[in-house]
Amino acid sequence: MDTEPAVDKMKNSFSRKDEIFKQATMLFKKRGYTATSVRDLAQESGIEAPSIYSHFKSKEDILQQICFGMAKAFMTGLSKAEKKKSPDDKLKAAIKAHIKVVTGNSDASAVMWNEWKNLTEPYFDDFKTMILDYETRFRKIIKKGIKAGIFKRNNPAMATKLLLSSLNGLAFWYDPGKHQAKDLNSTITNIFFKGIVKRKN
Amino acid sequence: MDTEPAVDKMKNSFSRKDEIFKQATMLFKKRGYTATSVRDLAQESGIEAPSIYSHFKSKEDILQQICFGMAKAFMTGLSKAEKKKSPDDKLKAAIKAHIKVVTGNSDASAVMWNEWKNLTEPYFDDFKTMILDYETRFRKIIKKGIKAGIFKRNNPAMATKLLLSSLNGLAFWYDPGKHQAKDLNSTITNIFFKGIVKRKN
DNA sequence: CCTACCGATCGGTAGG
DNA sequence: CCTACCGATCGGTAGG
Repeated sequence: MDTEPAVDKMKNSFSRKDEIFKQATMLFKKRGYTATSVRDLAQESGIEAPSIYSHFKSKEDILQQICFGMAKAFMTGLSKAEKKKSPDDKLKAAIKAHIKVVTGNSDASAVMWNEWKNLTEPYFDDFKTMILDYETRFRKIIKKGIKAGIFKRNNPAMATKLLLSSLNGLAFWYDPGKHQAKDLNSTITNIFFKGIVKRKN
Repeated sequence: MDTEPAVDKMKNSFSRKDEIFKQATMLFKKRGYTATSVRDLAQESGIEAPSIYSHFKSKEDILQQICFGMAKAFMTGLSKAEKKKSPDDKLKAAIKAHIKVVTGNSDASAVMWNEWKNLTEPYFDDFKTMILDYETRFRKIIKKGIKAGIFKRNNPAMATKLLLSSLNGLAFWYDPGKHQAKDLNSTITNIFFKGIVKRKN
């Protein structure tokens, strides 16, 4: 029997796909991509395993959507930040944008970071190119800041790695019920910009 | 025929186990623990799959040795650092010790960090307890530094997470042919203690 | 350290 | 979205 209106079927179909995607993101984070089976995804979504393939082409398809979806969000945020004038304003805006993406999708951020190595070609290379570009653009901001005399002469490559490690680590400890995005932003920016040691006056 | 002296057999036996352990560490880092099969380990070690079980009780046994071996090294380093008097000297020493362990075993550090979630009970809980203790002790140093008026009044929990994320990220980008442990130590300590922004005089 | 082998589970397909 | 099913591969054991 099929008494549901077409509009409800569409809505159900969308929410079912979203449900699978959400459960997959959570399971990939908790257990890892390889350790999560298609049967696990099905069980958490309340359907049988083969039904997953009505919504996604393959298990990797889901991982691809998580990884490239997040990468795109990070890229968009960085592009806006780069429009600021001074290197320090650019970096502040880039940090803020990055934090916004991570806190808005902490499970997906963690999965992207931990599981992108499971992507097969050509997705693996495409993704790698994107995150290398992201890092290069952060480094470029820091380099310009050094040249402008605003930032200290630290090794820009190391400074970039340290910053991005901290920012990405956020995905693993951020708790929406415990942390405010605003506090995170000010604390991270303050520590990275000015350090934790009190100045002697 | 068995013409080798006993001492050579022993030596070969030891180096074979070490070889498996080394290859496992590299493969677990590159592909992940779950995505690496016992047959993969055997192939890279130049033996057949069932022979792995002459040296290790199970695949997880190898992961356990990686995780707990590294955790012990981190713990030992921190205990020594805690003997310093002032909070800033303690933190400097703790950072230095952590960097030393990571740079000395970057593959194993990365595996520990990314794969410990694959440990089964009771190892999972034991390990979790250890790293929570490690973090708590770092946080305690920072808290004491704030109380002593040496460190700024940042959120100690956040400051600790930021520092440890940076330090653990090291395992993924450290390159022995490219970075000097000494430079890493001074750059990381400088940035975390004093920030990247130049002081205006 | 090897050959031979096992039950369980994997991602995915056929057909409705 | 389901039932029925498949070939491949998994971690691991028996026995030498």
